[in-house]
Amino acid sequence: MDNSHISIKDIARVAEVSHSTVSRALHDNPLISAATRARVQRLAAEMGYIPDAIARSLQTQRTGTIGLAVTSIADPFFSEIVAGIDEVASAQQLSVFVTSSHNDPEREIEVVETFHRQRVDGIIVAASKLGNRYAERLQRIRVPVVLINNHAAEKHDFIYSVSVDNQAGAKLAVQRLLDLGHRRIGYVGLGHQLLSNQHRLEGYQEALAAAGITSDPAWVAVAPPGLTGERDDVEMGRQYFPHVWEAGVSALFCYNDRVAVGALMACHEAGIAVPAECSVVGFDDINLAQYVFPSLTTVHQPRRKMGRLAMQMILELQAGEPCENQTLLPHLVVRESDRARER
Amino acid sequence: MDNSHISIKDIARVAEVSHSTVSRALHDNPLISAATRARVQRLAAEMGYIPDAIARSLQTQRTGTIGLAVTSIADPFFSEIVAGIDEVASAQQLSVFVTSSHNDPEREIEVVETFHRQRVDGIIVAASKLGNRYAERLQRIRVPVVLINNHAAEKHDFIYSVSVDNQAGAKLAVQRLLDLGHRRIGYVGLGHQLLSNQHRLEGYQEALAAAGITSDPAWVAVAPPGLTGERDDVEMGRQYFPHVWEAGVSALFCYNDRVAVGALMACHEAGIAVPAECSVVGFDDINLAQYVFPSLTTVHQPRRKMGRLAMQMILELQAGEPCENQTLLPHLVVRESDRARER
DNA sequence: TCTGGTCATGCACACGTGTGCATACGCGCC
DNA sequence: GGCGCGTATGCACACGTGTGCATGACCAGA
Repeated sequence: MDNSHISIKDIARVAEVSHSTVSRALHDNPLISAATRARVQRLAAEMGYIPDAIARSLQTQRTGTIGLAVTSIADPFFSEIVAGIDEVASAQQLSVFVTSSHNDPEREIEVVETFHRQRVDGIIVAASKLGNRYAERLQRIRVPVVLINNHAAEKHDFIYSVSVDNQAGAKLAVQRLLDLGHRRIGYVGLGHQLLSNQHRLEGYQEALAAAGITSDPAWVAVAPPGLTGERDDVEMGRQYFPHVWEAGVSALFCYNDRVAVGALMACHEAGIAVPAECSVVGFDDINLAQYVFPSLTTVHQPRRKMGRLAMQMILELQAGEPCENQTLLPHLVVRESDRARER
Repeated sequence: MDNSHISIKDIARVAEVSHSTVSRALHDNPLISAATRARVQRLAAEMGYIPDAIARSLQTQRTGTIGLAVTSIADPFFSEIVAGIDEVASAQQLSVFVTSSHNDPEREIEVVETFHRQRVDGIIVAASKLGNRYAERLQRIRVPVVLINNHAAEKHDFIYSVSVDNQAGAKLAVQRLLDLGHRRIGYVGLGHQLLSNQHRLEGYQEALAAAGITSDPAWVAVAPPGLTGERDDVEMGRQYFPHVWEAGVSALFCYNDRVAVGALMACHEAGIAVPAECSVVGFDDINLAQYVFPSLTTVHQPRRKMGRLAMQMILELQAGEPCENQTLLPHLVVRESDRARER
């Protein structure tokens, strides 16, 4: 039938009116008489008219698109966040460009530039090491920017953020172990520069201090920086667990669930029973946590909610409404990997 | 400095040339003298010019965007595919719209219409129940379409696909168990209408038949249709494992890894040792498979590769090159959940 | 019949970029 | 000096949609 996309001009020709009339009729503009409005709308439906978002964007200077940059698409941690964002974006008829930056600063700059070229109406960046290196570039786009679990030290007044309170989460985990009667509680962390690492360690230390326990440095193992990725995290937990175990801990708090899973594997290999001989608590509550054996007690991050919230903040900012940074409180999910200290 | 985006007109004003000259200079058009070309390019860089992809798209009728629909973004199975697509798309300077359809036909139509509105240059659909209901709509967009692991029965000549050979994969799994000496081998499947379910069951049956084993219907449990999702799959495996176990099997092949994990949980609860008393083999090789206990022997689907391949097919189709449907052969990953039959 | 007013529609331009065609300039040659 | 030619540039239009303003039609009231 139609060998290409049909435009309002095509409709105008058939309806024997001008394209302006068609445009107005399709927008229910009251200037147009009810009769022609109905006729045009019927014709548009019959001809299978689908508006050209490109042309509309050029005119209205709004694209109805959002740019979403994430360190790794394949990481299940982020995909929950993406799902949350997609959820509210779809409900608002917004399209989302998703791409991953691989934690590579150069790539991150490319991504931002691509978003700029595409004239997105908003940008969400999840867990990048975003520094002030290209804050200026972001500012140039003059578009709402929301960071999720931003780990950069510097804050800029035109950039908003949604994050989880890592310190409070760590305290929750350690407090749980204290409540179970544990006194010698270890921590296995990662060595990267992310603030989350630092905050969780601080939460661990403060919770111990608040309980009147002087923490032994030998209880804490932090892997050297450099490595990153799913496999690496698990491997780190596996490798560094023995260090703290030899220091005589009866319970362990890990930077994240993957490190905890690594610790569980190390326990299994060494014949240490979990939770009978050693309790293990993780952080994040990734899906994996409920399927490993024993299933992992962990601090739940409301990832989907964070995604939704970030997207909602973009909408508010677009509407010119005032907006505040959000810090969410995580909660504890108790499963099978922790138990009261015996005797 | 600049309170808005700067255009080639702005550059033209400063350089005291026409916007056409700027446009040509930036494209290294030989019509422009070397002197002005250099001057314009320097100016563009200084002023921080970033071309407007929207305006360019309107003119060139190419957007440089791809629409990607996936049943569930949060599902780690798909996120690997998305990562593969993103990998080659980014390398080609293409932007990808990602959205999820939740296996809802109505939502799928919305998604396709949105892609049409955005005038994407290609569409990739991962694992939808895509029927001929909107094949016509797809055709109207007149854009390359590639389906990944398409489970719909009908094929259309203008729609291409990348998929894994489910039957061959199932045979691989069952053959492995046969090689280990097992004779009574069960299957736990799902009840949805997807072809993959049917094909894996057929592969299972054919492998048994080829080994001269008359399969007992009691060895096969297929959950009723209706449910879907990550949790449900695991729950199905957990619930239906006892059925086949009571039929006296010594080994089990599962529709996918999640079902297999459910079976592992059921074994653990019932005190059945894996793999000593019962071998379990899954399908997909999701990340979870390597972290459960015991780690799962399974059929690996090259998900990232499938994503890359699909995107490359889009590129070839855009270039007008001929293109063939791809069927990939999966391979077996042996871990700890299977063992030779005792005695 | 003329005037003033309301209502429906079209004209023309805008958004930012790309491009066919005309044009202006410079230069060499007869 | 005029002609022809090649080179560099600008004009004008196109892409599809939205919108301010002018215009035309129609009608009521004086």
